[in-house]
Amino acid sequence: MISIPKGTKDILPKDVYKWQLAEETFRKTAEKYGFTEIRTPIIEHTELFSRGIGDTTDVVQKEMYTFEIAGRSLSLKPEGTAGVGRSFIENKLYADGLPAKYYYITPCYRYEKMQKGRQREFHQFGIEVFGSDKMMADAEVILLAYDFLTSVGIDDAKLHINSIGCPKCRAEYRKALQDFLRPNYDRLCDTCKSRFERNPMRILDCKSPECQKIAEGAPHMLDYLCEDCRSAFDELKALLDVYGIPYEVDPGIVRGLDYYTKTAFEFISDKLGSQATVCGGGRYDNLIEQLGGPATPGVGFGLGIERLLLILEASGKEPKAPSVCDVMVCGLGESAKEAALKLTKQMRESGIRVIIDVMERGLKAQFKYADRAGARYVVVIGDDEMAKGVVSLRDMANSSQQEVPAGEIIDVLRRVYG
RNA sequence: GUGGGUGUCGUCAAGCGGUUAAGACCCUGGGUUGUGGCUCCAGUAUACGAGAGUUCGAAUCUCUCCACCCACCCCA
Repeated sequence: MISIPKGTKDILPKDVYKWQLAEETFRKTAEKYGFTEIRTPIIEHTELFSRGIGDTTDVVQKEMYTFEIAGRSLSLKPEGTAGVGRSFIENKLYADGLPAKYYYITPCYRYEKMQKGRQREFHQFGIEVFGSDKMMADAEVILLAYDFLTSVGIDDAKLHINSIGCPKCRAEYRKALQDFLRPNYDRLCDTCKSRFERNPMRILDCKSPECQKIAEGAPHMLDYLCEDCRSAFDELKALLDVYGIPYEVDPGIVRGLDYYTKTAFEFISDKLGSQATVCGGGRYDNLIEQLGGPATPGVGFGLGIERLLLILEASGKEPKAPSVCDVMVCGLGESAKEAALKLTKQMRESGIRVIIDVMERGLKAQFKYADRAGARYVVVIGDDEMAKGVVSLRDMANSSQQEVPAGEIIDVLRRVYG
């Protein structure tokens, strides 16, 4: 037997309606805010990600699906923003007027070890706004995420926000933090030692008691923000208050992708095990320039669809499955078969969802089939009906049955479904 | 890459050295040679993750491997 590759999942018919519903809600929400969809390839030149995301990041260093073909190095997208940024530049979308507001739905690929809420192929809803360096844009992006989560039934995801500064103040903070930690460098755990150069901010939320102790009283990013970043963060908080979105300032939010600046935010759920973030985003004022485009600020988020569905399931908020049909036609006997087939075709032409038993089973089995499929009505055509020129119409919900002249059945049903 | 856990029919799940390897659900058929959901009856299995070993005898003990899950790391 050939099995599915590790870290991927089939989305089975019994679950697919949840995806469709989530997608529909996301599209509607994004369009409410004036966003339009953009679709970019799953494969991009590897260089796009190493330059955009940063070649020191874990994602780029060890998690990308990279392959060589015809002498070019290509990679499966590990996240959505870089591709959209590339397209923005390549198609000169900035010439269409700013801000540019896009949404997308895409699979992403990261070669990671599986665990709850983490797969190698996963799916994201995403939003990007290019062109505005104002906090109104950040607030709108966060509002959209909040709106969407609420619409889909998630009301207990907590918004955490932070500012990770701009390259200027971040460098200064980094230095201050390293200076603070350096005397105790030898006592840090091994992972923190490796973080020391690469991402010292991570040391602050290390779980090792020893590291926590060392980190006590460490300087705070928020205290090192430059004037510009400081006032921007204050403004963002004020705007969130205007929108009435509750949030918590969480200095522990750090971004693993290099392109982030200033605003960093996450929606966190306690229903996801250790992968608590369902939606993560922030501002990336240097990405477009770094990719070779005109200096253009940006802000956006990625929202994990699998995680979203996990939360819905864990909180009993899953939408219920829709029925797969409205009506089932049962033909009994050879003489009625043709009439049943014709009627089925006509009903479908009227826009009614109708099934007919293509296994030619007995009547009892056909009713079972109708019941399972969620058909509200069953239309029976047999010898009795043929002789009388009628069909039997059974309402499965209340077990009532009546005879309807054969010529009128379409109209009767169309009144309900057409 | 480093830990921990789990593997018995399509699914859930008993069994813990000797059983025809329970049971339930699902599925199929029947009780009404033309009527579902409830009920009753019947039917269906090359199911003990794989391979070695111990033993008169292994789903049950040992070893190795594999798969899946969870945690670290990182992130959606």
